[in-house]
Amino acid sequence: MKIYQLYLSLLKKYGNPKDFWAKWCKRKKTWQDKEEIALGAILTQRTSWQNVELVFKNLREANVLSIEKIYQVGKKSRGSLEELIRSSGFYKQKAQRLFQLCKFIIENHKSLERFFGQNLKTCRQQLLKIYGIGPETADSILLYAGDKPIFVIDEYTRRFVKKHKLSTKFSYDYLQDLFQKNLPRNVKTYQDFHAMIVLEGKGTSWDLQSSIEQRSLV
DNA sequence: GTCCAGGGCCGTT
DNA sequence: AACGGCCATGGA
Repeated sequence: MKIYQLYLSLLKKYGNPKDFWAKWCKRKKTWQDKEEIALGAILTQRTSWQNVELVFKNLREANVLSIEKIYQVGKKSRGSLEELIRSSGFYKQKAQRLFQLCKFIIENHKSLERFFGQNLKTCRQQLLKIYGIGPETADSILLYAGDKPIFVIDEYTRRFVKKHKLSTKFSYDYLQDLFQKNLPRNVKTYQDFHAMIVLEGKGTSWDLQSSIEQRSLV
């Protein structure tokens, strides 16, 4: 009950749903965008988005900013993949995690698009089997890259729950269920609400330029 | 120099 | 189930 009211009040604060996501996204997400979002979900684990941007810059300059290309680089030389993503921190594990994700997508599904052609539950189970991808990373990929209806619980969401005293329990599954039970099961609602929770948590005033650049941050 | 940032995994209680 | 240590960089 209360959750939905909070969602409405955030919409009021940040703008109506129609132009809210347009500001984040400006144009329709391409498959290239979606691949970046999926890769970013791993790169941003416990790391500032600023550091992740440095990685994207490297990958772009090296012309390897895609799942297929990362797979090829990782297969050929794990060391060079590590160097490319160094600035994201925890770079050895993250190189491993990125490679495992790309390998899984390419070898088992050929492309991210085909992977997402499966149903939500199947996609989620497969992502969670990849070493280094836990519930938050998996759900970020599903919601923001796959446009699948699953609510993301992260540190910002937990702070939001505490701030508004929405629960005394904070386990991932419990909170995810709590949000999903109190919201219409709708991709856009989940994306907008979570994105606005993050904005609230950052105390960031609306900054169009950086949100376009950071399109894949959420 | 110190602190912190959208996790996840592992070992210990 | 809960908690601490670990992984590592760059910017404030």
